[in-house]
Amino acid sequence: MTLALANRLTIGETAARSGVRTSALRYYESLGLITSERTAGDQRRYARETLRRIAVIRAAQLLGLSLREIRVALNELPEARTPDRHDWQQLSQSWRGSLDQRIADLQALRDRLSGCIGCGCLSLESCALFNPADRAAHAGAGAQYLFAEAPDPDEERASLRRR
Amino acid sequence: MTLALANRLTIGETAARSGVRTSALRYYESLGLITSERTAGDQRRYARETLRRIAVIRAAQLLGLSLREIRVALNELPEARTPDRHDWQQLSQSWRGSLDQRIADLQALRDRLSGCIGCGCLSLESCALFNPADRAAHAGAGAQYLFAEAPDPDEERASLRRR
DNA sequence: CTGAAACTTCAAGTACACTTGAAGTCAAGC
DNA sequence: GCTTGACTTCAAGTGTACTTGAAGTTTCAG
Repeated sequence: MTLALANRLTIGETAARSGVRTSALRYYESLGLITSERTAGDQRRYARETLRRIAVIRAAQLLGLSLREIRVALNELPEARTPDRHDWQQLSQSWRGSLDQRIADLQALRDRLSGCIGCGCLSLESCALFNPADRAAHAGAGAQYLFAEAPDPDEERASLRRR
Repeated sequence: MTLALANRLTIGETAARSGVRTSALRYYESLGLITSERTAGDQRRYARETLRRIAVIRAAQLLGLSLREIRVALNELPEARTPDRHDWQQLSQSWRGSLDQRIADLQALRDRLSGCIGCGCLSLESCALFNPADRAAHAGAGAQYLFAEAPDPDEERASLRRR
């Protein structure tokens, strides 16, 4: 594996260094998440900086963001110039919020789970998990009524979920 | 919406009370995640207990488990009898572990992100994120080299990812 | 008993994030 | 200058988790 023009990486080199397969890199490029220059023979050459961009993409995926959402976020980076430290900081700071939120959600779920372990909620309505207010979980319907029966004896129309 | 035989819920009632669409309930049933009895006219009737089961399924999805994994976990519940409190406790306890793990992973990611905000790692190798040991992230390739360049000047074969 | 809402099955469609394969072109070490 | 590995495009396939639609049946309030 030879280095192409200094600071220009082939797709194979980029894949090896980022841990992302070439097919995925082409896919990301087709979605506009990354860009490349082309050689005379139409082969891709990535700037070294693209490695950072790919790392950010993978990190954001770990946060649960879709590629579409990630693209939107990346598009807020200045297009005219190479993003500098401040730009990346803004990006990571904005994701920090949703990360905190997800952590809080999971901790709440964990606490409900833990609470349930001792509460005998199998058949009673005193269980903390019985709380209908919990239904505003972040992803779709979420874990409403975890380990509990339905909240309202009857007529319960369950607002239509929306993804 | 009328109640069928006491303690037997129609698919519509079950959907309303669980917040899961009827199509999803049929899908879950096709995968063996839930079961139903049938009326003379071949309509499904779910036991009330199924509501708990559905809640557990949604909670487990929130934990990031696939339906396949959830089915495996649910299959460890006793089939002969209605699962009792102890059974559910075991299940929730086993998931508690992976929940803790996920929270820890996300917190680590958040901390790396936070650390990066102030470190100027855009071009240097002193950044905490530069640590190749980070590569053992939990989902696939993960956020290796977050905000950092590649670790080894050359030859870096990046073990093939496996989902 | 009737009519409308709720149910049935089955096939196909959707969205996401990629991967695979075919058929052909490019780059570079010898 | 040739051969081989890396690259190119494009279409189709994969797996997960459902949803949608068509065509027909059941249930139950009135």
